[in-house]
Amino acid sequence: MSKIITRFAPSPTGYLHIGGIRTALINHLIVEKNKTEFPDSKFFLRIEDTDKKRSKDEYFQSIVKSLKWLNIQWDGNIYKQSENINKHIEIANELLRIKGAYKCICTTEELEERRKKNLLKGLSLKKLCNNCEGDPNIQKLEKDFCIRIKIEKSNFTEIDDKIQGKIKISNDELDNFILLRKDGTPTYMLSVVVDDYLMGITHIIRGDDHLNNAFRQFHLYKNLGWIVPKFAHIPLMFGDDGKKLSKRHGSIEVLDFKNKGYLSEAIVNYLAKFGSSNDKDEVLQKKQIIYNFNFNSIVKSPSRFDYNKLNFINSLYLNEINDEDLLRELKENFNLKIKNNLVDLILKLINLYKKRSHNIEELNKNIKSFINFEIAEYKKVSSENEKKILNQFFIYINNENDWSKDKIEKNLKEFVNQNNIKFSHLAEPLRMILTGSKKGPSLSEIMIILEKKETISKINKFLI
RNA sequence: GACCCCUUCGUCUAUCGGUUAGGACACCAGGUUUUCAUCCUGGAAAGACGGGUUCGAUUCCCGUAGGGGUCGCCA
Repeated sequence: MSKIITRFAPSPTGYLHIGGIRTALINHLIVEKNKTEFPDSKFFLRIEDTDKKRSKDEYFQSIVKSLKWLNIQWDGNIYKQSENINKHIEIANELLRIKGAYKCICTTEELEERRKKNLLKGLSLKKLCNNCEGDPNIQKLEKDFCIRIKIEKSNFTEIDDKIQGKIKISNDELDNFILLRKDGTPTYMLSVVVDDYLMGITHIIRGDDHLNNAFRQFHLYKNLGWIVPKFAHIPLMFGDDGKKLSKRHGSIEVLDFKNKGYLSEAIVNYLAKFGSSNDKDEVLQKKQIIYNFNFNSIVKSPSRFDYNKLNFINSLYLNEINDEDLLRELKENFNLKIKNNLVDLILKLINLYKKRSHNIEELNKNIKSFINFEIAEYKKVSSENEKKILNQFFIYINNENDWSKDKIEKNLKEFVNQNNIKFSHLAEPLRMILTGSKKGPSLSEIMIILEKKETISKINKFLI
């Protein structure tokens, strides 16, 4: 082992989603782990912004913000692929010079034609340009050509992927992919390899969808006489229905999770466990996650995103956050507006409700429904029996001056016993008018928080 | 269609030829809380299919099926 240099290289053509950030996390973790032994290991962030039409600044911002939110810190400055285009072009020409590439004048239409023909005949759709390479006249051209890579035909290419294992394919499966377009701009395939080389990347860790590219890029390294880096292709993440992650699975963009009130640490924890057998423990500190990271524990098959599990993890973390921090979060990011005289009450509610909320959005909903509950509206739909019970309870509790937890509980119990009703017959309507929901914290806890005055007042509002 | 990858409870996974196939989430039941939740205890729940190899296969091999990825002068 020696130092490890990795990169996360998203293109800013869409918001960063949860599957993408998993890739970033893995890149980050392997480097963090390696840093303990080799401090000059690095994790770089490179933005692949060569497709100017589709690249947008807001997507770039989303990438940066997402990484920062999850505390996936990269080393050094952010690289932008577009800034290095001249170097890419230079390498393409160099490749031409050393006969690792050739000029091609096939038009898109011609290629499309051949592709169709081959498809009908059941032939390979690769290596559609067959004649240009051997044509001296074409190779002498000064303009109006694109540059394609030369790949030796009858042979095999083998890659020893850190996750996928050894994979061998026939070179017939490889096309003479384009390095430099007719307009002189470099393609992704060229830019990636050149940048990775220049940045000294030792491990290319990325999504499974790039596995096929690895074989092609392999030859670019070879033709240039560069050392081929190690590859690790991570299986893709699917939605809960086993289909490719998309909008219809709900929140899949990283920042959606932030907006819903999932916690950074919980997401990292979930992602670290996702599709891997790293650790038997469910709840992991970042230190443990780093320490335990291992390519071997990443499962080769794609796995599904599971909100149940995320919710479970997130509620554990949520419960650990102190009430003041949560209040600030609710006010700043969840549009919770409260009057100053209610701050103490809200803090107590947060304490009560954070235990039973999966995320901050849910906590917010609970608190808002508590505050905004319209007792008068509920009165319209409540049953006569509920009114009768609450009326009796009002009379029963109105003169009570001992508002301690023990006494409240004793009173609640005695009341139902005296009236010979089930506890839930009192609990549900009472909790409803006190909290705005039939389900929620225990009655005695709420009554203590509300104190006698507010408790009586709410019941009274319902009765009059 | 071609090439490559994958396939254990509903979901995420353990098992590196011999296990009552284990755990976690979710679910269900019981207990605690005369209340929702937590918590505790328990339960149901899996080797895609078919062939080999072997004393023995979830594990190794082959095939079939299913799923996924890739096949651009996009990245």
